[in-house]
Amino acid sequence: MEFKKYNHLEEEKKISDFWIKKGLFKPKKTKIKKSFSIVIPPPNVTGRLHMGHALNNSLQDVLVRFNRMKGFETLWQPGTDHAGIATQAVVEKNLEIEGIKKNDLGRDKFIEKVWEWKEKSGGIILDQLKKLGCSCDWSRTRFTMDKDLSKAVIKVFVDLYNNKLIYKDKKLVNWDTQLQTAISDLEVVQKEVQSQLYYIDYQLENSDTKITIATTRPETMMGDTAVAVNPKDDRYLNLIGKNVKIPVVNRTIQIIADRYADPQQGSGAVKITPAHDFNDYEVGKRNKLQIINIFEKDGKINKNGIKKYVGLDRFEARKLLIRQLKDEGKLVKIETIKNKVPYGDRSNTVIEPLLTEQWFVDAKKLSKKPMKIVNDGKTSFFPKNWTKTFFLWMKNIEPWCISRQIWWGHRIPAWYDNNNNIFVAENEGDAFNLAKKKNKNKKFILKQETDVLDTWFSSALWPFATLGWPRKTKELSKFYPTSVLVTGFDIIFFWVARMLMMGNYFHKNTPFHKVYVHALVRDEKGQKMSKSKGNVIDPLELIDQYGADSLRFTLISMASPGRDVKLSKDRVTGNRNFITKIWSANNFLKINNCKLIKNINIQSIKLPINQWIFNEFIKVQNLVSKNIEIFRFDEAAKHAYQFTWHSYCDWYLEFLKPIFNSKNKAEIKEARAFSSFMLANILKILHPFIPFFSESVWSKNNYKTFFKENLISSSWPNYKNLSKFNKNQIDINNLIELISSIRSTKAELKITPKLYCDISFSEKSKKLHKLINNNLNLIKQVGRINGVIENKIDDKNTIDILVLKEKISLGFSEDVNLASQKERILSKIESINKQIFNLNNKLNNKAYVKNAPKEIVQNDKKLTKELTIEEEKLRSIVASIN
RNA sequence: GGGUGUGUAGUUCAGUGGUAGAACGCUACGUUGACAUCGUAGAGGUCAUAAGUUCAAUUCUUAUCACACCCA
Repeated sequence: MEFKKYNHLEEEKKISDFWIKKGLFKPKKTKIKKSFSIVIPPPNVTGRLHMGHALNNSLQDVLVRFNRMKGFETLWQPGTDHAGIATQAVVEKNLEIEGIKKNDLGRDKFIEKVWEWKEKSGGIILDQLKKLGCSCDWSRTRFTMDKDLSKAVIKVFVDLYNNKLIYKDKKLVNWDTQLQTAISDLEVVQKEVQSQLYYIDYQLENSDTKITIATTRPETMMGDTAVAVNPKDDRYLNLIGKNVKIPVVNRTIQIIADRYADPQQGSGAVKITPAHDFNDYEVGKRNKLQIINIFEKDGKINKNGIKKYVGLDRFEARKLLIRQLKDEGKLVKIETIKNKVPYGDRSNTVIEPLLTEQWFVDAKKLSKKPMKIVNDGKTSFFPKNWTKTFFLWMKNIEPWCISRQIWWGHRIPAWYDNNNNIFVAENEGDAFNLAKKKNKNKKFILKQETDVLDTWFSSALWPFATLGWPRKTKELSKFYPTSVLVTGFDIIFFWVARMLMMGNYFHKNTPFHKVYVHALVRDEKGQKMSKSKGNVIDPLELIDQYGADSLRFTLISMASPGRDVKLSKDRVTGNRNFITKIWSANNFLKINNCKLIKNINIQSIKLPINQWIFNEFIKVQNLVSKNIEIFRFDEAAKHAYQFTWHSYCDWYLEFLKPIFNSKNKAEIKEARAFSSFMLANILKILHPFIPFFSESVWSKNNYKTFFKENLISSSWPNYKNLSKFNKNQIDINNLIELISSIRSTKAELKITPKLYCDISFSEKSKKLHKLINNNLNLIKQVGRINGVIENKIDDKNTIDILVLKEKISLGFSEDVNLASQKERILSKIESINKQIFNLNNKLNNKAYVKNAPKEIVQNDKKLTKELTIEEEKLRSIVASIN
């Protein structure tokens, strides 16, 4: 019979539509009345599915599907975030193509355009997640700019402000000159680059003495307000308090003593530019220095700079300044060094520290409770070493700059009156009332703050804002705190820590009990995937080519804790083959008329092979459950794979063939029903990993009529081991060993597997004798044996083999070269000898016998005995060859 | 500079205080009515290096080396 191939493209689409149409991803009230919930790490609306998403969401889907089948009322809350800077950039770019400029449109019109874009293209990544098989409750999809969520954001802002946890301050912040907005320190990446270190002479006033300072940023000389030396540096003690002239700039500044100057670095003297360096800013504060800002917001020199440089870009100014220093003989030397330069993670331009007024969250205060929560184990990290990383950051946390000078985002709910008094309120009306009080009877005009909030500010509220907070919703009481958060380590600070801050501030409960941190997906050589390297593997391409199930299974089975996933197409191919294997096993069942029948009674199963597969299945069912529960997705997938392919397909189905070929109707009936029953259970344990395929086969086989449910809603298998099956379980294992031995003997003797042989008994082998006679038909077919001859025939074509430590003989009808076997046995003897030797050494060691646990010593003694007998028997076999 | 992680078969990775495992790859044989996207059999490892703890170390401790990442 010819079978159709499994068509993943067709089936995945069909199954996906079916699940969604039937609402099977929605939480369903269950008997056990417990719930399980996960909030998705919201992807950017501008995002497109990459491997990181694929891994992250495959793992979440495993947990969600597993727990749903376990009977928990399960919610996987989906959604996207508005990605302020990225989205604004995309829309701006699109408008530019049409020849429209953002500023010409104005704020409100521009925001309208962004919404238009969002409605059109903002859902792409969610559709891609559907393709991956994610069983989120899509009817609950949220967006960080939704009305509900915006309300939550405003409320949080106002509450924190009123409790002095949000404040406005003039501070040095990380300024992106291209995007023209402040960014938080987390959004700055320090890049190691080659730089020039310029040594420049500063001339002392009224003296011939010069002091040489070194800098990588000579243009900031225009903002210098001091030169610092270390108070312990003997070289400069007499210069402290003296004045120097900044070359070219020709402004006079003082030499001060400050511990920041490192005598070991360069000349030991350092120029201080408080407006343009975080360290210098601190020095400036300590020494009450003047602060001179020389940059415009776009990084061009402002009127505080040298006249002829005003309006020039900072890097252009640097070039010209160096030329001038050289001309004036002030440039001592130039060194090429490696140093770290701050870049904006969005714009990839050099970040400037700039003195501006911004809004800050007092992260230090908010960090206290999360640290306690994690310390007490109310939220715990897996793998647990991430706890350390978490604490390291939390302990050294800095104020979080939350204001952004862009348009797309949550506009800060603060209003200013004519005198710049600040009124923070949930709406303009409230702000007006506050202002009225403050201004008594005077007239005033209110203007709203133009800044918007950092996108992560709203993401920090995700676990409760998506469930309806600040309203008291059913969902909130049922699904908050969420069960587990699945995320990559790269956003522990950005997101996880901040959710813990907000969650623990606004609720009695922490936002999630567990945080599972997974690794990065890299290419097969372990390189980070990046567009510039051209080594990006597109998950959607793989899904098209191999199916979502193959991709998922690959990612999941490679997700070992603490290790990056090195993805290669070969892996995906291998797992696609696994799916094909199950497909063809299913075809085998069809050929043999295997169907599920009602009233299957496991207790009354009689066939040893059925008893065997049942007890083997229980082992796997438990292993898969346990490993998913402890986040060992790799191990869970491995056990499921191993069992399905090697236990079920390789041995079980092979052992069924003699039964199907027989005329024993009762046995055939049982085999048909039970093989289907086992396949259904295999589909169950594989469902979290390969949901489409498993559901597809489930439906094609009409398993719903037996289990009363679609696979996705069926119950996770929880069978108990039947000890009355144990005897047959051992027997089957022994048969497997016997058949394997016969096969390998044939292979080693270079006998074609086609050739059947006879079994005879060369010693009193009780165990084997019984086993063989009881399963003669099976051994004949699976082991390719003619039959059993009770007494050993002495023949030059008869060879003895050792199975289960007993000797039997295989007799062939053709001439075979037994000599080839002799060498093999001899080498086997040698290795046994070595083992015996080592064991004897151990057992002769009195300290060992005294100190080692009794069982270990006993076991060694037993092993020695067994090995000795085995060796003897092997020697007798060797002796008989010739 | 500080921190974290990793180093086990050709490759990617599990694992364990007492006989070292899988997948893929490789080799040989094989189309026997589920499956060549396959089957059967097989080869392949001083568990990075060194010292220590221990009756016993691939596993625990320390140091070293290599690689990766994070923070400054």
